[in-house]
Amino acid sequence: MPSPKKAKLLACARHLFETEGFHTTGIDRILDEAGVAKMTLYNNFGSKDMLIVAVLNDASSDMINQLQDAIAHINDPYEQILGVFDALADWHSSDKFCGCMFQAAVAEFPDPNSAPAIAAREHLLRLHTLFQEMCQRAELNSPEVLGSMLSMLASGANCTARQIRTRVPADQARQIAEILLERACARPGQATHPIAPASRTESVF
Amino acid sequence: MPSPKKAKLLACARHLFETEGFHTTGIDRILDEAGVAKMTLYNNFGSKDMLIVAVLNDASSDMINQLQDAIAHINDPYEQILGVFDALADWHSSDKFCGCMFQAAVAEFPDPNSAPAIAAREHLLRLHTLFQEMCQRAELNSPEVLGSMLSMLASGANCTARQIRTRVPADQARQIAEILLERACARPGQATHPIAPASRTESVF
DNA sequence: AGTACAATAGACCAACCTGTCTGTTTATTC
DNA sequence: GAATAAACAGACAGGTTGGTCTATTGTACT
Repeated sequence: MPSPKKAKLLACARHLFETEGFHTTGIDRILDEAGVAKMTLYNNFGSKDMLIVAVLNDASSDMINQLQDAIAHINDPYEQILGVFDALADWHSSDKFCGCMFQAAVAEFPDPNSAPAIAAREHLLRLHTLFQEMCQRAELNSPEVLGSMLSMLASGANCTARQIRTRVPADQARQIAEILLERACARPGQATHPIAPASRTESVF
Repeated sequence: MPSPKKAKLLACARHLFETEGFHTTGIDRILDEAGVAKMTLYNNFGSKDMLIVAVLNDASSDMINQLQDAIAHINDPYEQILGVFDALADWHSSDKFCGCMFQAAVAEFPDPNSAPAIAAREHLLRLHTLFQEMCQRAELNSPEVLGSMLSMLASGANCTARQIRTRVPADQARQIAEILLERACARPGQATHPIAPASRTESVF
């Protein structure tokens, strides 16, 4: 039974932090936007930093859920990986997108021991393992390395998309991912992926 | 004839902004560190924002110069591109590295019209065109697209390296770049790059 | 009706911020 | 030695910050 005030506070804080940054949005801005008294904030969250942590955790589970929903209908684990980049492209081109909040958090909180920095790192780690697990399910070679590469690709796409808010970065990341996946299952001694090259779009090169 | 005080101010500000962020470091911190009076800051730079812009521009030309120095001794334009990722790896593993300041700037200044945000974007654009020019010199296919992909890779490596400060992200980015380059010059009708596959390290896949 | 709890508004605090102003010292140049 | 300019220390202003405290209001349960 989450208090409705608490939920509204969380939603407003999240929106403001996303669009205007963590340090530049003051407590009072959030309070005004949410139509909530200052004490309910401090009773529910304790401090601004803990509110930020709550927002990050909330956004993290949201994002992971959305990603998993987006690929839930895909059976082929190989295609699931590419589906993640499609979901990223959708996100980047939606008008509510204004950059990855977790990248912003690690930039705004350089002290790696600060609570917001820790929360943001945890999310990025979650994404990282998500990619690695998908690579394992797809029975690809070197799933750890491949997972790292894919999550790095996603970071790069997020980073670039903050500037040019189109599908382009994520689409290009998808193309690169496709090439990597192709390589990771075309090893001598291992059969090519059942429905592999045929259904794939051709690289620009 | 740059005033020595101005130079020291710039250097100290840059160091503090890099390690502690733009919003969290106050004017007085910089003044103390540089051993300089407040008025010399405002006489030389006008405002904190303009100081930030000066720092970003200073760091940008430094970084571009270092990159070009790092690849100056390389004749093969194909290898030059890979050399950029080697330089990135060196940077990321040096103990002074604490994340890409330009990525931090675009995160800390969400308003795209703010002077610091503009300065940071200009740097990222400079890197982007640098990659594209190298692709053109290497006479690779689709140099624009390839250049975008490479700069996105570099962004991803920068982003990931902020968390784990090792060569690993840049090395992985280099491996991916190698694969892309290989594809971009192995087109029917065009000869494979003269010293291509032999001298390259083998992919993990 | 009465009690307990949640949320309210708003005053208040100390610390910090960027930026300005003043008067003094230092160094350079004529 | 006089004059010009740069740099100095430090007080000061005006505003904002995160956070605390109090006293009041509304609401639900028994």
